[in-house]
This record gives sequence, C-alpha cells and structure tokens, in this order.
Amino acid sequence: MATYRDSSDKLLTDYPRPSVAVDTAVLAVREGVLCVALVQNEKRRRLPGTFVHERETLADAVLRSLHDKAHIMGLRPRQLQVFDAPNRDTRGWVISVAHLVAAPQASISKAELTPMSEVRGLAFDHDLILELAVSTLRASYRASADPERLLGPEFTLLELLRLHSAIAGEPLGKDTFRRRVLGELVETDAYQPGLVGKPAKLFRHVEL
Amino acid sequence: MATYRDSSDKLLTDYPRPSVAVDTAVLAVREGVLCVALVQNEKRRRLPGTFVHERETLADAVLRSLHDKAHIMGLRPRQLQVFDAPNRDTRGWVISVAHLVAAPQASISKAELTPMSEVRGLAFDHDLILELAVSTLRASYRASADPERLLGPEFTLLELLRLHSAIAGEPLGKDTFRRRVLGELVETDAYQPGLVGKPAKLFRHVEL
DNA sequence: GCAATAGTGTCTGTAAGACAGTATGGT
DNA sequence: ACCATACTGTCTTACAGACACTATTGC
Repeated sequence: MATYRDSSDKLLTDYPRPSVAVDTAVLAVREGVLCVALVQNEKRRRLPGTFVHERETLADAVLRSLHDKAHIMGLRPRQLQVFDAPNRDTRGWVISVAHLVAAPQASISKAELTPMSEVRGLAFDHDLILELAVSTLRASYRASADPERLLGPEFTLLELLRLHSAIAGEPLGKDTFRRRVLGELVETDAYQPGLVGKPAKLFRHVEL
Repeated sequence: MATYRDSSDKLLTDYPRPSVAVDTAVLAVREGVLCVALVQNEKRRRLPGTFVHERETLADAVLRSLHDKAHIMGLRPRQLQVFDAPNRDTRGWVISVAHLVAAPQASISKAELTPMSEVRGLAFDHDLILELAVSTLRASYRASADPERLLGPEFTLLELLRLHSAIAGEPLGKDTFRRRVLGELVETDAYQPGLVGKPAKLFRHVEL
C-alpha cells in the first residue's frame, strides 16, 4: 500500500490524516415519546460513538460502538452527514460521520433512553447531530408509512398512528392518516381482539 | 493535542487513520443538456478531487480542488455522502466525501464539460457518486424553483423552464410549470425585449 | 342499553396537469 | 395581416384535512 502514489506523486501516507469518528443518534419511541440513547462521558452526556478501525466500514463502526457502549444490536444505521468544523473536538483534528439508527422498542433497554424534551447541552456538536437526526427521521415518516420498520410484522392502524404522532411530536388525525397510509400497506385476514370496542384489522408491510 | 486522551485512554494518534478525500460532481447545463466536469487521470476519467489538508474544512478542500484542477471558482459545494467501501481505492485505505456543485454557465469553460449521456466507466466509484449527484440535483429542482441559483439575478420564466427541462432530462409543460414556480418568485417591472413575439416579464429570486 | 374503538361518507380547499383560448409584440 | 411568443380561463383529477356519521365489539 505505501508504495502506491497518487497523481501529484506523493505517498498516501505523506498526507496528514484526520481521526475519523462515527457518532450515532439512536432514536426510539417509548410510551408515545420520542427518545434518544445517550452515554455519559467524564463531564457531559453525548451520543454513542467511536473511532473507525482500520479498513472498517462506517456502518460497521456504528454497529460496533452501539454494541460496546449501549448494548444495542441488529439494526440498520443510516448515514447522515460529516461534521468537520476544525475545532469541534478539543483533543485534535477529528471529523465525525453522523448516523441515525431507529430502534424498535424491543431492542433497547429502558434506562438508557432520554426523552427528546430533556436533552440539552450534549458534548461536542452532538446537539446539532441530534437535531439533524430528528428532522431526518420526521421527513422520512412524512414520506412513507414505516420506512425504518419500527413496527412489525403485524400491526393495527392505531399502533402505526401512535408511532407517527410520537415521531412528529404532535397528534395526527386518524381518518386522514388512515387514507394516507392504506395504499402502502397490505391487509391481512387477522384481527386484533379488542380489549374493548371493535376489533382492529391487522396490516403488514409490503414485500416479504 | 497529542497529550489528550479519549475515554478508552488511547492517544488519538494511536488509531490508524484513513486518508480522507473529497470528490466532486460539478454539474452544469450547456445548450439545454446536463453536463459534468471531468478530469483525466493516467488511464481513466474521473471527478475532480483531492485529499483534505490538515485542519481544512471539507468544503474548502472541494473549492481548492476545483480551483487547482478545473479552474472553477466561487461556488457553493453541497455535501452528499461518504463512500467508504474498504477497497474502493487500490492505493490504500481511502474514504471519499462526495460533493455536488451546481455551476452557472458563466463560471465554467466549455471544453471541460461532458454531457451526461456520454459518461460511462469513470475511475473508482465515481459512476456511483455521479448518479447520486444527479438524482440529488433533480430532487432539489423538483422541490423548488432555483435552489442552486443557476439563474440570475433576473430571468424569464422560459429560461427557468429550459433549465428545469435540462435538469429533469425531459420536456416540461409550460403552463403547469408557470403556476408551480410563480409563488416562489418575485415579479419585476422590467420586460425582456422579445426577439420575436410578446416580451416576457423578468423575475427574480426571493430575499435579497 | 352504554362505552369505546374501528371504519366510512362527504364536503372543503388546494394543487397538478392538460387544453384551448386571449394578449402583445415584431415584420 | 400574420406569426411567434407570453400569458390566462377553465376543466379534470387527486389528495389532504376535517367533521360527522355508522359499525362492531365487551360489559
């Protein structure tokens, strides 16, 4: 590797290189509220992250950091954006690739989740990253029914509505919502036996 | 800097670090056709790019590489995504932050522009980057009138329509288009003297 | 019967898309 | 007068948002 040269005839290793980190906003809905998984540093709270290891994929680094620091497994990270302000990290030249992971309720333990309304003053530029992650998640749920597969495999429309309301941060009308998402879902023959009231039809996502 | 330690008590410099590059798809409309600015390597054509210099911002690296390799100046790069496949560059471990720059016709010389239809087989993963750049540009012009300020400061609706048609890669209906964008523009009192036919009103972008 | 939840009929407004018309300039 | 271009009236379709109504269950 070190013998190869680029077009301006410098060794790749001659270039100063930044430390490359991944930082991940793990978002989940708990009791109708949008929450984020935080970890505690020496002084301040921050998003879980790590430096990338040699020849490791960014997505793999995200999964490794979530496993090691937050005991979260089996999710699909989504790359957001590189944060590269030269002095964002006081320890040195560190650029961070921000990621978003949406977590179904089952995959995450309760204690680590902090409601969005209680989050302020995270370390580094993690407030910015979190803001971007939330608006990205909101936009993707405005665009389709359950892009992150937070529900499943079978669910009622009310469950889906509650998920959307939690993510949007405001209550949504049930009839409008119903007609908006019906086209993206497939009906099943099954019903959820209502604890009270008319039983609700169960739906699933398209394509198995 | 080297005296600071992270939470797992390793020096920042102890981590292996990737070379970090920026590669940029410079898109411009020339004679009604969407084009991209390419540079020639030893063997294959590629997007202009460079390695980031120490403590340099990614956007600054993009501007520097465009200035040095393609003599393009004064534009606003937009970050797309990190490409991090471990073997995307045969010279070593290189991750690339892909960027998009939309260039008004004046800012770029004719010779370097290649129509999109004639582009195939770029070096590295630059075909992928270019594909992402084009779909991103198309999406942003579907969403609003002239987000990249390719026209200006004054222009007719026909000029804007031709720009949109070139970016979309297909002709668009003029009456529908007119009503779609009118709300985002401000009328002026001026008219463009028609070479033939009724003179067209000149418009400008919102917010000065 | 009542309470509670599921689902529908229908009216509003808005916006896209298409067609054909009118308006205004140059020659 | 004629042509080419700029602009508008209007119809159709579709869909979001809201309200009220009907439907089906457990008790």
